[in-house]
Amino acid sequence: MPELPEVETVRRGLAPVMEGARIVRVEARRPDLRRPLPHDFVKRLEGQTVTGIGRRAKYLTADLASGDVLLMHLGMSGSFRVSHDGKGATPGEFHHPRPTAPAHDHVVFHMSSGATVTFNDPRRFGLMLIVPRRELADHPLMREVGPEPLGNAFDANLLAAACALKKTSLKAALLDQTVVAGLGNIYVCEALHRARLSPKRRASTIATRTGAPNARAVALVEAIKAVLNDAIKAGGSSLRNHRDTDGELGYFQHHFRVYDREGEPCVTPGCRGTVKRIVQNGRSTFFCPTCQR
DNA sequence: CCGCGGGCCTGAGAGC
DNA sequence: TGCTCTCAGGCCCGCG
Repeated sequence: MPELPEVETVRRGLAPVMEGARIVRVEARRPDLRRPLPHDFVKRLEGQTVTGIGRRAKYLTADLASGDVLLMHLGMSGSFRVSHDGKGATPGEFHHPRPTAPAHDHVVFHMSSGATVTFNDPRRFGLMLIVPRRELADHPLMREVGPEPLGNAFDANLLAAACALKKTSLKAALLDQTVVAGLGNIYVCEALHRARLSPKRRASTIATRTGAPNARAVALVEAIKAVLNDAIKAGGSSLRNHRDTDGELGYFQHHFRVYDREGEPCVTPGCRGTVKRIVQNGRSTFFCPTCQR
């Protein structure tokens, strides 16, 4: 489910309750996620202080005092729930866990702060693993990941260079995590619409023969950054709601301009077009054929 | 290198 | 109401 903005929102929700706190106890209720939890998962986490919560692409990272990093991915349906004393983490429950936990609560972290952080993932496409900090960048899951779209290094030069060699559609190129990290089906559709570029266009057409960026590349980078920042802002506002109460982290409502709006009028000012749905690489693409060229 | 199909899983929604 | 079918925001593999 989650793309970069959702994962970043989750990071911001977890940081206040996990950073600086110690993991007192871990429940690995359902170890068979996308890949099985490591055999020493609980042992390597219990007693560890979390020194920081980070994000790389769609991955969350929890830095541990031991030098390990807990690497987490939400897959399609993963979310975190944070609860404080009194809900889900009462002293009584600490010693006698509810026999009937909510469905799909696969991993539970009991923090020294009194907070309980629960990972819920119905489809179990999510994943958790533990990697020594110094091996993280070279880990197979991280090694090929491209630039962070909100980082300063990500600009039209970089995107054009990455797309210049590609023979795919622009849509497929943006979904390719080695080209740019963290975009998924929704935000690719949204960014292309903002940039008024057709998802069917060849990726290499945002670069000149020499691989230098053209005006399309500039517009696209601008659109990507804008749509992600807007979405993070919307997620951030939804975060405020669960400061004091229980919070669901992993999904927030956001208004999309084209995604899932098939047949509805295009919202581009002055455009009289209608949003269309097509299938590219087996996935839905929503775009306006009138203003996206 | 590329697109495609299939697979991993469960749940929501549409249609009958 | 309940059944069946399709589809879903991610990612990986093997095939041609």
